[in-house]
This record gives sequence, structure tokens and C-alpha cells, in this order.
Amino acid sequence: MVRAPRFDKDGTKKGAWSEEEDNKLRAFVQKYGHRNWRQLPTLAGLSRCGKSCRLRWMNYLRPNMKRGNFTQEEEDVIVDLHNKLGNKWAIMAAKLPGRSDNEIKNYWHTHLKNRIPKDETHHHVLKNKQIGSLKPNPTGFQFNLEQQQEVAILLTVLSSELPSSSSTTEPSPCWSLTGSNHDDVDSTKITPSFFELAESFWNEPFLLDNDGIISSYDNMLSPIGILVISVEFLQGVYVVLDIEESARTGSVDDLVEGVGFGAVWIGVEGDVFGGDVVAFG
DNA sequence: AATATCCTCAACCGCCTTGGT
DNA sequence: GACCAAGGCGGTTGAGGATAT
Repeated sequence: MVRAPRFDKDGTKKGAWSEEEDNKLRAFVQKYGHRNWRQLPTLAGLSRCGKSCRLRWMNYLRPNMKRGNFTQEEEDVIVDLHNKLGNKWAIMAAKLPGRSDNEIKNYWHTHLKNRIPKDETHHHVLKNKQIGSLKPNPTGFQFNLEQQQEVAILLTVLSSELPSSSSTTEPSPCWSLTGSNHDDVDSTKITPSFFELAESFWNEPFLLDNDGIISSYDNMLSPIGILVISVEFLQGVYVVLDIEESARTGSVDDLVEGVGFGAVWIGVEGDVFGGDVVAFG
């Protein structure tokens, strides 16, 4: 079921990986990491392109990768997330430890796609909950419809994190999208369920402080920092996640995979962060 | 048993985003 | 702002196993 090994005219090997190649790649990455996939194959003694090495590592050789059938629980997660997100395989993979985006994508197409009636897939949550409630906000910033939809998707997905993720540590369960001025926001009333938050999101005024963060409850930020993730499909909307210390030493992938969502802030692009990943000390 | 068709999934490809200059 | 290199993502391909005829 694997493509036969072959060589490009430039000598790059393609097709199925041999055990020897796997061993070389595994040993190299475990010893030196993978800061530069382009250079890695040369340094590791592999006749592969960097992309091929990355793919092999991410989909097959990474530690703790699961092999074999998906559990019912995993299936449920995939179906649920596909309902909310559509074909966002990488995000789904972040929620399913040990599964790669490629694996989830394949499994969806081969096992799950035909089980779901078409009108039940993709964005139904938005139709029910979000559209049509937008009001102008004091900052004058306007999200377009597509941005509203994408933010709503994200909020909906994140909402599913709350109950289980709060069990590991004591993250600050603060949702800070209320108030027109950050001096007069009552921090005691910002613990609605995420669905309540999502529901009211477009009715609430934004609060932009000097940093461009909607809320600036600095005292609520975890002492270990803040991870700011640029979500490209939001086209200018940033989500700020409060992260756990244990996750901070890992890669962004590890963070997303292991994160317990303590708090979420939403900001807008422009003169806001100027970068995708920002750590506050 | 032989052949055709379908199914699965590892790997590839092209495009997009990001970061550096 | 333009350009380039690199990484990441989602769609597609194709070899080989499974099943049907």
C-alpha cells in the first residue's frame, strides 16, 4: 500500500521509507532535534528532502504515536470537531494525542464522511447561535461576516475544553470580554460558560487598551506567561491563551496538544501584537 | 483460480503563511 | 514593501491489500 521507492533526477529519494531510513531519522531527531528540516537530511545522512523527513517524523516516528484503529471516543471527537470546524485536520490532531492530521484526514474520508448527513456538517452551530447579533462596538472596529463566523467557530471549539481541562491545575477560569473600559470591569462577573460567552460575544463592546488586548487584567495572567497564537483563518483576529507552566517548555505543537485553557483573550490585528507568538514574562 | 473493482492510507504536491533580510 | 527560504496545511495520488464477480 506504499509507493515504491524511487529517485528523482537530483538524487532525492521518494516513496516508501525503509527501516534503515526510519532509524536514521529517529536517531538524529532524538539527538539533535529538528530546527531545520531542509538541512536535516544531509546532516542525518538521508537522501530525502526536508519535507519528506518532516512528514515521516510527524506522521509516523514521533514518540507516543498511536497505531491502529480509532476508539469510539476518538471518532466522536473527530465528528464533533468536523461539525464545528470543517476540514481543519491540524487543529483536530492537536485535540487527539498520538494522532496526526494526515491520519485523521484519512480516517474521516474512509470511515466517517459517509456516516454524517450532509446538512449536519460544517458550521451548523453558527447558524443557530451567532449570526445576526452583531452590534457596533465603541472602538469602531467591525468584523466582517466571515470573521464573525470564524471567531464563533473557534469559541465554540474552545468551549468544549473547559470542563475537562480545568482538572489538571488551577488555571484562572476568567473570560474577559465584557466592559467598555478596563478600569470599570468587574472581574468577579467574568466567569460565564464558554457558550454564554460565545452567545454574547458579538453583543459585547470591545475593550482595547494600549497593548491592543481586549482586556488587560494583568493580574489574571498566569505568572508563567501568555501564548499568543495567530489563527490564520481568522484573518486578523488573535486568540490569546493562558498556558500552563508544564507546557511552556515544549514546542507550540506540544502546547496546543497539552494546553489547559485557562483564559482566552481576543484581540485585533494591526498595531496590536506585531507577531504571532508573544510570551509575556 | 483469474480478473476486475473497491478500499485504504502513506506519501507527495502545491499553495499559503511566517520570519528574516 | 519586496523578496526569499522554510515550515505547515489540506487536497490528491497511487500501490497494494481486500472483496466481488
